[in-house]
Amino acid sequence: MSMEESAYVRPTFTKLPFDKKERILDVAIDEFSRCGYEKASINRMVGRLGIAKGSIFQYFGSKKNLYFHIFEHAVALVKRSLKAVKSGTEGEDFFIRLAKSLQAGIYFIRQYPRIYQIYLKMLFQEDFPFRADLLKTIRLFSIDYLRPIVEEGVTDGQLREDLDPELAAFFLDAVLDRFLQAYCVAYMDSGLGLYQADEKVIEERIKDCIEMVRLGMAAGGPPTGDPAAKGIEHRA
Amino acid sequence: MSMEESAYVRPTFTKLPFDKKERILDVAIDEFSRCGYEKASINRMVGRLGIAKGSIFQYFGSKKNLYFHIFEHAVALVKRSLKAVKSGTEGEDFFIRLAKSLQAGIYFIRQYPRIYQIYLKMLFQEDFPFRADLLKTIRLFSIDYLRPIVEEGVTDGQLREDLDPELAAFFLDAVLDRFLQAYCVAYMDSGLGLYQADEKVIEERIKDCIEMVRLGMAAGGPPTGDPAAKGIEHRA
DNA sequence: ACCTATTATGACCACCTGGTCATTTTGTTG
DNA sequence: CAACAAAATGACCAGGTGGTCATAATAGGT
Repeated sequence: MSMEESAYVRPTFTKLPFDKKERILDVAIDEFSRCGYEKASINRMVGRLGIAKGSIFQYFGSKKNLYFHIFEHAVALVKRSLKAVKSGTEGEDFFIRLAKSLQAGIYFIRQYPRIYQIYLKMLFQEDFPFRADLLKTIRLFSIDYLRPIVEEGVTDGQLREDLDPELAAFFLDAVLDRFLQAYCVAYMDSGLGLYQADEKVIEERIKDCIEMVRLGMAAGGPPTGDPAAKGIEHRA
Repeated sequence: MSMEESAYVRPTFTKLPFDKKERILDVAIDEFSRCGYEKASINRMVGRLGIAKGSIFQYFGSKKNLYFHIFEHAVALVKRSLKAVKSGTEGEDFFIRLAKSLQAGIYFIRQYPRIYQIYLKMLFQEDFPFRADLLKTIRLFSIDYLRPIVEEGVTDGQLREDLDPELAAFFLDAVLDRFLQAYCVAYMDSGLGLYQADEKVIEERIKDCIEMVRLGMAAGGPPTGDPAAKGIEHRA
């Protein structure tokens, strides 16, 4: 998982001792995750690092390149995580796959909180010109990941066969995304207690949420599942 | 709907001719909606307005006050819109209310696109210190609006009675919010064609989305609704 | 016409930004 | 140690920011 061959780093950086590289990237990621692209300050970075400003430009050439390099790194991490979940749940029930995907999202954020922050910052800061390309990259993940799973679910008969995969993927993306946001943005937690909640709470809420996706909100006995011995009079 | 008695404007501004006030607020809203708070430039505003920079500070005292004033204005608009929809759909079926609420959101964005942009910008720019308060204000709308509607839906028997109102409100907020974002952020449109779609498409998609909320995704005949003469074998 | 109170002005301030580059320091050979 | 190459440095640059304030223009009253 080396980042050496990136197009955005100069050889000078590559040849640096591992610890120093780690430290520099760590500080840079921290800065970008706190401030987004535009407000991130190279001066602040070198201040914290205790190195000269010129060095950063020797390593990366520009602020943009530094950002791109980190983005590249983040993309690799996300890709790996998604691939693991997808192959790790192959053949399982659709809704279980869904729950595990969401859980994997939580794990990822716990492991790389600042990477996720960078993503959030980028979402709605339409300042910098190359934002469009980066977001397109990210959004493809969601589609490429969810749609095939939905289609398998339809094929295997777990989902209603008249389901529009596009719509379903959009719908799921909305719910999952918001769940993750609620977990770490605080203002998105509409009183549900998801914000930085511990394992147990998250697990419970994931179950509830998926159940709502499964059965919907309408009254009337669920078509399948728990023993529900009431309210069958809706079909004469 | 006058904004005169705001705590963030100085009398000098209040006494200005109406047209000039309008123009100033218009340019300021435009700037904030494009750039967010931090990157918005007073210099650029006065440049476009053709007035001296000092005037802005004479009118509002500071950039923060100008922003607050506009925020206050936006809040009033949203409040009015929500109140109208809520009272205008009183007593109607839950899912129809939901559809109309979403439609109202689309209308609002069409009417005040820049106000919505300001909201989006604020969501994930945790730069400025007073952001927390503003977001709390906004998020209360969603809860205060959706939860009572859900509770009425349960009371009236349109929603399953074991529904957790908190969770349901969260769930709905997620879907509705994302729908609106997809309508005007482009990257949020996961291939659904919602981005800046016209009346017809939006209407259709709203219907589809609400239907998914209503019945869920699981296979098995819908508990109520269309004549579905197949797949009843799930209950022995 | 004159005085006064209000409003408009833009040069100016301190501070910050990403980026440059001549110079110095360090590392590596012979 | 000398000689050369590679890397680190930080003063410096042009351009931007929010904010200030002495001064100029204007309006209203008598």
